[in-house]
Amino acid sequence: MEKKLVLIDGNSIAYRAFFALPLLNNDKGIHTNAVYGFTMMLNKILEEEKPSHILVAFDAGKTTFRHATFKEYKGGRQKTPPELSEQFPFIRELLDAFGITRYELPNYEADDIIGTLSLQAEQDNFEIKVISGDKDLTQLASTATTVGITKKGITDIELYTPEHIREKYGLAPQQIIDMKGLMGDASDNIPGIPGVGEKTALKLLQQFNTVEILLQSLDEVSGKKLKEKIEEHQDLAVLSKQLATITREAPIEVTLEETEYKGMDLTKVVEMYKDLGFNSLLDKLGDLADISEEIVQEEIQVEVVSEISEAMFAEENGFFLEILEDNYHQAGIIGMTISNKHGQFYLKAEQAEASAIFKEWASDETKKKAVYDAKKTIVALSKRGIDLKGIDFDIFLASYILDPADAAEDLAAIAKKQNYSPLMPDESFYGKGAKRLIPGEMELSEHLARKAKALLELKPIMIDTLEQNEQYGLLMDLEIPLSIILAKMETQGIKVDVERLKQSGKELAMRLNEIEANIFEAAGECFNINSPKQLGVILFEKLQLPVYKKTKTGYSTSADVLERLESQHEIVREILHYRQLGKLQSTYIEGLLKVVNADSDKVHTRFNQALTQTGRLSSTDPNLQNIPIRLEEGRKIRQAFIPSEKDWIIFAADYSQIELRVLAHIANDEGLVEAFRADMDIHTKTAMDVFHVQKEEVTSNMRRHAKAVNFGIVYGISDYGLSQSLGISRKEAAQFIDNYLKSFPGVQEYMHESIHEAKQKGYVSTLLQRRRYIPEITSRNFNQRSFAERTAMNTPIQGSAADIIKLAMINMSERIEEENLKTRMLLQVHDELIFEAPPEELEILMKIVPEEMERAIELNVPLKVDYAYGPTWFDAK
DNA sequence: TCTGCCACGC
DNA sequence: GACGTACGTGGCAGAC
Repeated sequence: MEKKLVLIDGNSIAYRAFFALPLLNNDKGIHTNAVYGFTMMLNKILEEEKPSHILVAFDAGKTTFRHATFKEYKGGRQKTPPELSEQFPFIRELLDAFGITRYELPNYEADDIIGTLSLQAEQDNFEIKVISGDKDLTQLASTATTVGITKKGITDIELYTPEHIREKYGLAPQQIIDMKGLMGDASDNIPGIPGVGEKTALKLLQQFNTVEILLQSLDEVSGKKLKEKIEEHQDLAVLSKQLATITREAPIEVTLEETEYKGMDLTKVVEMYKDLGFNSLLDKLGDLADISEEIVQEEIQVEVVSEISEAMFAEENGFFLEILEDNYHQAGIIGMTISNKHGQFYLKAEQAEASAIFKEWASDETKKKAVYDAKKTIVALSKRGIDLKGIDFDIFLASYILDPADAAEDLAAIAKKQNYSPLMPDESFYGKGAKRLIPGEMELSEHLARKAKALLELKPIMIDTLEQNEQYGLLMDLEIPLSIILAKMETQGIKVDVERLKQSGKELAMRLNEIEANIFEAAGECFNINSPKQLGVILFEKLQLPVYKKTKTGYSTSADVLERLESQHEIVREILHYRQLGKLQSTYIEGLLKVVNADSDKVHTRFNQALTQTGRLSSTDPNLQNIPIRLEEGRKIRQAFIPSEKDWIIFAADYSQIELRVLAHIANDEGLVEAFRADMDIHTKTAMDVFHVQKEEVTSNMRRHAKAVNFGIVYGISDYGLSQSLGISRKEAAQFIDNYLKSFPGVQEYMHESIHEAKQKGYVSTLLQRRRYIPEITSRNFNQRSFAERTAMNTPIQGSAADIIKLAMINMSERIEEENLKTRMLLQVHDELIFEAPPEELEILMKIVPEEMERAIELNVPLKVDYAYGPTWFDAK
């Protein structure tokens, strides 16, 4: 077997990790960011390098042999922050658990240990990889030794081979030392020759190769000043070179044999991860080694029901329904369990379906059920003719409301978070992916019984927290009622004109063929246009178009780049067109056809009610919230969405500027409030204020800019984002935002308050008490903090708007019942509601839909709703 | 099976 | 001074 030694500069990596990551805490208040980063890096190295031998070297103590020659060595360095020092013991412990040899040697630095071992290993025919954050180490590069230096972050590593060093600096690895000798190194307080920087040092070394040769050939140095400087500071150059030189003969006591890597002690690593709160790493470990933590579950009694009887039911029940497939619309029910004061009961869907007693209980509003995912439960049962009522709690939604960041995958994770007795995660119980297996009835009934029991028992615990947070109403009066409405919408589905889609598909295919032919001709060869990699080669290598932007894997071929290239080559236009049509074809024609129910010609999306961080819904299988509208070509897709009954119409109503109205209200900004009260065009108004002009003087370009700024405010984009969308410089964009905030001082103040609130409470809230926690608000990492600040400003706006339309949906649904309408609500697309209705109800809809939407909540500005209708979704514009 | 790129909506 | 910058879903390519 190939021998491969990895040598890691422990101090350097720990420092890097510490400064690259925000100051994470575990639940015991210990800082863990450096340990976390270190662990990430270790995992990556072990995975990618698969070393046979590995060692982590640390610096020992403050003074080294270098201080003997130069006592100011590394002087002036900032003291290690205590938040970092306290993490070193954990790093050491972690290395022990990983089974990785670590070593430190008094009087020597980690560099010297690495230099010495790498030399020994080279002589022993090892392949060697050195990992550090310190470029000094690159002097060790050789044919056998590659030096990896961390770039931004910690897991991103730049590899220095002798070739790479030559390319980058024009030097051989050993000359790195000479360079340091000449230019010094401020971070280590190595002096170098005063006045000699990187440029001069490189130039000198090109000519003289080493410091020694340079000093012997001083006469040949061009430039009188430079020559004098070098002459004067000869000794400094020699000293500096000496200081920068890594010794390869440190008196180390560790042998190569001792660095052999024999694998980690899993139990210890799991234990450490748990202590440190590294849950994501724990999960990874679980997948990897299939040793998900030992779960000691409580004993549970469960009756596998042979005959359904009244004795199984009570007033208060936990009711769990298991479906394993993602798409619950036509998936099978694995089993159901009920938990109450009489015990736990397991039954099959077929039993429930055939039982009048069960149906009676299910539809009895007074028999309370605590469930996990009400919508899914209702949909699944309604397919089988069972009408579920009396849902008085939903653990899934409750968990989302308590913290939307818990993308609650399963009940076990929620139970854990609530300190409830442990449950087996579904992934461990059933297995995942291709290995998924439903166990026998004995095991299955117990697993499901535990879940039902957990529902019953978690309910009071979570209600408690919800009440403390003043969020109980949000769950009971908003999310749970909405869940029932969404269940209806999903089950109802939307009719699709399949023939029309297929016809469009055929036409598109022909046009795509033509465009493809044009592209191949212009390119002079065939290639896969859908491959950014291949496309990049054609555009930027073969056709030599200028490269404006790169991605980390190659050339960027995104639309904004292509648009800039459009005038330079005819092929670009064709490619853009190809992309546009290709998207329609693959996503909206083929994609949609794939999910149409063949019996009914309907699509049944699923709204995810517990996913987004702002409180919005999302939609999948198919996603009906991103059907094209902006470009006419794509908008035609909407012609395929039709009413499910003959002669009915599609009725669509949308809020006008709901987010900006919400902002006007929350910020209580005088100008903004007045503008909405006067029903002004808000973008024009913004342009007037930002550019200090009269209404008549607002040009279309001013309005466009104002609109983009408003857009930015609503979505919390950065000055960079704004500059991209307007095609202006970042500075100008920042200036725009600044002008905007000066024009709307109320908004300015609101922005400050939001950030302040996030810092103080750790979260921000919407009008209806929805929360979003933003721990990064205190990050020392500029990006993370800026992002957190924008989140703090934007979430109450977007989230409150989401609250409002959810309220409107509930009100509208009630109103439809009250008015005894046949009208059906079909979709919600963030700020609009889409219905299908019989023509005779059109008149009343034009009255009540805007009415219910506009009065969903009372703000200090009016809400405004526009509506439209027609025979297809396309026509409802 | 996973990741990156790209593109659609709000 | 560089960092990499609303939120979602889905399709395709390419590496494993």
